[in-house]
Amino acid sequence: MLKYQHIADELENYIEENKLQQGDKLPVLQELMNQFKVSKSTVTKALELLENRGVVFQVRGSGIFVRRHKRSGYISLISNQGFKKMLEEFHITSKVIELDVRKPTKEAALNLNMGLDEDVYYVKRVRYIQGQTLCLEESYFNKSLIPYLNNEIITESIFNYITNGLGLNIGFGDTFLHVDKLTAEEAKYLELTEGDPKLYVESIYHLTNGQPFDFSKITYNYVQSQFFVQAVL
Amino acid sequence: MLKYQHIADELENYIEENKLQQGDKLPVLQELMNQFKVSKSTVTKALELLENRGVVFQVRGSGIFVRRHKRSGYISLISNQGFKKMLEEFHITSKVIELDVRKPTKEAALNLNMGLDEDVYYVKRVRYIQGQTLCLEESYFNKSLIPYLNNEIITESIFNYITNGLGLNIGFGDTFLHVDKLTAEEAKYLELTEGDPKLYVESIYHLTNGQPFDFSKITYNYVQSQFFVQAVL
DNA sequence: CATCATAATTGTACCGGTACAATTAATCAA
DNA sequence: TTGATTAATTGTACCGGTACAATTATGATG
Repeated sequence: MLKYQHIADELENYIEENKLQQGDKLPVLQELMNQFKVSKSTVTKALELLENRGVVFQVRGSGIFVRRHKRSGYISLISNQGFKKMLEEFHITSKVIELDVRKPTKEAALNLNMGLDEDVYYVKRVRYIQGQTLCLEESYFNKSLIPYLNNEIITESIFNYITNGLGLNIGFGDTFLHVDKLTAEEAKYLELTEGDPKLYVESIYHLTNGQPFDFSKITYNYVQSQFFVQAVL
Repeated sequence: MLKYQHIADELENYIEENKLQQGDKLPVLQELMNQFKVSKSTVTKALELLENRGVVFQVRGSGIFVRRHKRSGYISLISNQGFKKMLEEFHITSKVIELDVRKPTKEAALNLNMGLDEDVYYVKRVRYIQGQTLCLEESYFNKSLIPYLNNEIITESIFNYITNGLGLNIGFGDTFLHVDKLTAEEAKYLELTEGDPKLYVESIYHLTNGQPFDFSKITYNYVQSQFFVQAVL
């Protein structure tokens, strides 16, 4: 684990464990340098990361302060870390409806940058939060990059498997979303009524070398889902 | 203007003007250093910024590549820069419905971290995109920070006025969103039907010193609005 | 001509430093 | 006590450097 990532995680835990509130001050840069025995630039990099995650903000001449608005129950649209924490914090379970190897749709092939004759793993599942349906999720994984998947891996954490099991490096993701009305089929899965609102999210995740490996389409139950993002100004 | 910001903007323009496609390679770090006559860390910082904006991705040992999926018409949820570009690129106009000084609601006071007896500027307006209604927007500005507003400033760019006119430094924003059904009143403004889907977005913008100055609630017309965000992994 | 080892390229982590801007604390005058 | 001035604190921009990991190019080998 990289030093600056480790420091960022430590600080985030520190904030959480000590239940620091918005505006509370963290130790100054110099002190953090001493504490972690690293150079200034390493601490700075850790703090930049926390700024992008929306955890702290820094004020020149004043200090480092806690941000975290802590509207609990909100799902972070920008960090997969956040999603993983959600899974733990709340009772999010999932049921796999379909799992097989197949040829990609034109749309999937385009987004995964692969040929129509190549193979993908197709996964369709429903996620539940505290007994209620949270979302309906369809994913396409490039099989030449993710050669094997099974029910257990999916139920645990696919991203964790890709990183630790396969030794691949996940780099970045593009997420597109819009609002629409539920189709009859979607409504059935989400236990809602046709025409009800939905949040539809498409995500394309890439390895650090830029190769897309996962194209996912998620339809959220509007009753159960609240999101947040950080504005970069 | 800071060097690294300038370099980031230059590179973004370069990509746009030369119509570089996804995967196209940019000059290597060393070359950018020579070209802009700055140190490595400055170029690196500029590239980090572009990575967070979702414009490029970097591959160790290989180079710097263009990302930009360019699904045109999508509004960036994370960068106000992006919103400003939208205003220019498309024909986004707005009509001010209300503009006055008043006391904040409890909700606004809480989010703006101010007393119920202090003053806010309240702005209610509808935005149009290519003739269609895009959204209904209610904003509260802390009057002790933004002492004066008028119709012209609002129609132009408030953020630009705050930065250049008032000399304040905008730092960061928190954005919360969920999906719901339109109320009768909202439907009237958006020229839709009660019960139709809406994307509801709350944003709180802060100065660099952490003080919130703007609390805005936006209700989007689901037909006209598509969004994207970058996942930070 | 394919394969494998090796070298060159290229970005990232991390160090340590100077200058400076914004804030806060200390000092002093009225 | 107040208000202005000065000094100390604290984070940010920018420089230049070393080491290294991942990729790509090279060249030797069969």
